[in-house]
Amino acid sequence: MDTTLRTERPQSAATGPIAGSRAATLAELFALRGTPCSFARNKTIASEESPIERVYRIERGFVRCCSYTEDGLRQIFDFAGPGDLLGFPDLETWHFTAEAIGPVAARYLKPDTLDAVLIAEPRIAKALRRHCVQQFARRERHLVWLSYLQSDDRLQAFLEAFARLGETQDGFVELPMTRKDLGDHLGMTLETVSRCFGSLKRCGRIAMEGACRYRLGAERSEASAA
Amino acid sequence: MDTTLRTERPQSAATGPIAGSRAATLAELFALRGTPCSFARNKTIASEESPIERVYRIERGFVRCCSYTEDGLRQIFDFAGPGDLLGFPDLETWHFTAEAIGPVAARYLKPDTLDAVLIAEPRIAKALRRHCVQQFARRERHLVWLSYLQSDDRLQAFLEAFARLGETQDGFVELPMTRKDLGDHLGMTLETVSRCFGSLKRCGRIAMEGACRYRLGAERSEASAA
DNA sequence: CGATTTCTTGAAGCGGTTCAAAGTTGGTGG
DNA sequence: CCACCAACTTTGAACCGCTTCAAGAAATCG
Repeated sequence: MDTTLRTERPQSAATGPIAGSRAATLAELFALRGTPCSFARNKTIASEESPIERVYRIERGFVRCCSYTEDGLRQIFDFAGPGDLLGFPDLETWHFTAEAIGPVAARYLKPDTLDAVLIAEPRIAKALRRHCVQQFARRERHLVWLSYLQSDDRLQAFLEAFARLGETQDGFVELPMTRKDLGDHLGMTLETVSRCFGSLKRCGRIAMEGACRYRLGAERSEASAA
Repeated sequence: MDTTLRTERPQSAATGPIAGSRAATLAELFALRGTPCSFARNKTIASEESPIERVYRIERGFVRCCSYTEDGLRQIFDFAGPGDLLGFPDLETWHFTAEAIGPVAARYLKPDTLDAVLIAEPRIAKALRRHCVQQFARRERHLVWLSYLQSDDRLQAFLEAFARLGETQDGFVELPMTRKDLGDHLGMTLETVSRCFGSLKRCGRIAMEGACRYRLGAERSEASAA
């Protein structure tokens, strides 16, 4: 029900269980045995239907998890960020396409490696099951948004959920994705997304700084214009 | 990507691996060690947010997996049928409500029991992970329906998917749920669902027998009325 | 600096909702 | 067996929110 499906963020390096060669959490496992890699803006990290040869954990940047219909429409299921996992060791093929929104840094493991760890280390196996089912719950929340919220509230629900993982020091959150991306995520056109930003601003439900930085709640710095 | 997330249906009882006390599949495990139980029409099997004390496998009947918003609206995520699992051993609480649409027969295991099996029997652990991730893919398919299909096609997509698990000898499929249930699943009102049945019938995309039995494709028995 | 991409805003049209009423089905009891 | 009732389904007409198409503004990049 909550959005904290990211595995723990701050992982204070070499102290603690990492000292031994046996990792106890997914974060440790990738830090210890993962191979670093990176992707440029708009590069495809994995394609729907292609075999899963690597399971990634994102370290920096954001990724679009999406699917294309035969007529070229795109449904974005999720924006994955630092700490998120991409791919499951038990599936043969990717069930979505993953694309780097901006520059992305990640680490990966081979499914075979992960498989072996899952048998040897029940805590990791459990963590992976929980990760999977939490992603699952996230999709269900998304379904509720699409069914029962109108565009304004849909955008606000997204902004509230996203704020929990992108916040900066001054309370503003940076959006890495375009209006089109948001539209493809929220089931509306980019024009409607833009209009919704306008109306949320006008109602004082958010404050904006340029097109890509927002803060929740009524504006505090600027005069509350009617 | 496909809809066969049901675990294998025909489970020819006591022959094969069942003879030993060690089950190799989820179906066997529930057959061997599950406790039978049943629910009357419209009874709640599990409530959102309540602790998961049993993990069910449905044997007969259909179940609504849904969530209620604070203003009483209902989103049905899935209609679970024979062979489907309800609940995950690794979560503390149900992330949806499960209600019997008609009479339901099931078997259940305690999460602790299942947990122990998962450690002892990697094949079952893998099967459970696959089950979870397949349900997951199902939610994603559902998201695509809601975002990009209009009502007619949305209903047809559902009817096609549902046909794979409810078929009867004469090619007709029986719908256990009401128009309201369908509407709450497909993100439309019950009136729109009814109108869509009408238009699919008129276009010859389905044939109906009463309000609750349908067959895909153009009608063969009746004259193809313009 | 111009060129390209992204974002914003406007006006017309359509699909689905809402509200209302009539038709259908199945179950219960006289 | 039929009358009645409740629940469900179908159909109609007016209305509203979002899309579509179009043009202009702002930001980004070589």
